Amino acid sequence: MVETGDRSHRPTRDLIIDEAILCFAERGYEGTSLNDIAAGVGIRRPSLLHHFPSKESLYGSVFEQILSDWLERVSQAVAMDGTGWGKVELVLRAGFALFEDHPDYVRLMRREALDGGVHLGIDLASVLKPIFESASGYLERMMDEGVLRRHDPRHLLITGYGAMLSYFSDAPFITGLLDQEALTQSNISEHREAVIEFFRAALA
Amino acid sequence: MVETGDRSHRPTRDLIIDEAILCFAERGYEGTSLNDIAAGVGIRRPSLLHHFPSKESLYGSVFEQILSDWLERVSQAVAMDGTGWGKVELVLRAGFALFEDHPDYVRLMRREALDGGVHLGIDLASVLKPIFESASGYLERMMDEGVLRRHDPRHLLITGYGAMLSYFSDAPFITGLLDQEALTQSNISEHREAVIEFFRAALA
DNA sequence: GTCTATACCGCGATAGAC
DNA sequence: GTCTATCGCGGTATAGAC
Repeated sequence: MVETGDRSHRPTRDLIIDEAILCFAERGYEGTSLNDIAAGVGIRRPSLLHHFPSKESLYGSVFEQILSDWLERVSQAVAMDGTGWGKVELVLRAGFALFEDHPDYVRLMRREALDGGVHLGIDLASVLKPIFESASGYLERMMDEGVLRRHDPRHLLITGYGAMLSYFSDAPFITGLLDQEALTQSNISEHREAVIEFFRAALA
Repeated sequence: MVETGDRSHRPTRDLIIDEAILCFAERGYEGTSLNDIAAGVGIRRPSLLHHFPSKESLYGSVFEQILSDWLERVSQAVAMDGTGWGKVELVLRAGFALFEDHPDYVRLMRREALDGGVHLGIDLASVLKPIFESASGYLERMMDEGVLRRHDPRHLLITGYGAMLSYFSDAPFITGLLDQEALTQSNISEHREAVIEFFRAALA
């Protein structure tokens, strides 16, 4: 059996996944050793391999966890009320909120996009494609109705995805450019409003 | 001595750097072994270490090479004629041309931004900061003059940087999203025009 | 300048005791 | 579920022959 529900210590398997997310996001797949992860949890490497048969399987479980969190938030955001620019703004804000809560997710996704899914059994693009297509279709309808200014919806989505993710994924670099910590609440907020204002100017 | 200038085979040192750029861009610092690079050049690992004392020093030389190429192109682009939106468009097009010529540079830079410069002696942000500040100052003047629409110039630059780099750095992922090879000349061109049109709508 | 040979270390993974 | 011990592999780096 699992927990009796008494105290705050979660199952070891979950602790391993949490620590793995941190390590993989910080140093990448190749840069992370199972020793690093095990040490973060406070166990030895063989004990970790009792819960996950291999490094690859742990990496896969990490992405299962992240994608399920991610898709839940996305479907919430898509289900919100609104039309035209108002809805686009809601989705942008929901995206920023998700990234602000989990900057490590963003770095992991970016690393995976860079690597092209070499370490992962699944193909990230094929998982996210339905969302991409449905968002593209929505934008297209809004543009047809004249509610949003005309752009190529697919390239618009890719542009927006790049603009939003980069601030979080490249946070160490951007901290250096701005001369102040990128991931403070106030700086994230400042960037969020700037991006939204920029998109509003182009779309509304 | 070096070459007598007879044939097309460049110095071994340069061949090593070229191959290292390919490998580091494709698989990252940790994911690349000196064996991989040496094999690509057609020599053995110890022979490679005759030219560069360590993996880190080779990595550093790779970035020296890239940054000097990069800065040369940037200064050319900045020196071009034009004012207001016309100049911004020229710089955007110069950026796309550079990235199209060297998609590997983009992936390397992105990896380095993600890692936060752990493997590099120099700080990437501090090298690029003067450019960032001067571009920011230029945009601000244009906005003051009413030639460009008002936005926060620094966040605008970060947004643009993210939007432009991501298409190239995440090419494997975007290929999956679009269901067609991202880095063909025609697809790059399509994305370039979409991004420029989007920025024009927001700025001009 | 390139090679072979080798030293040394950390990695992922397995076996078996507790 | 966690541990110690061990294996085999591949990594960076060095020494010395050609």
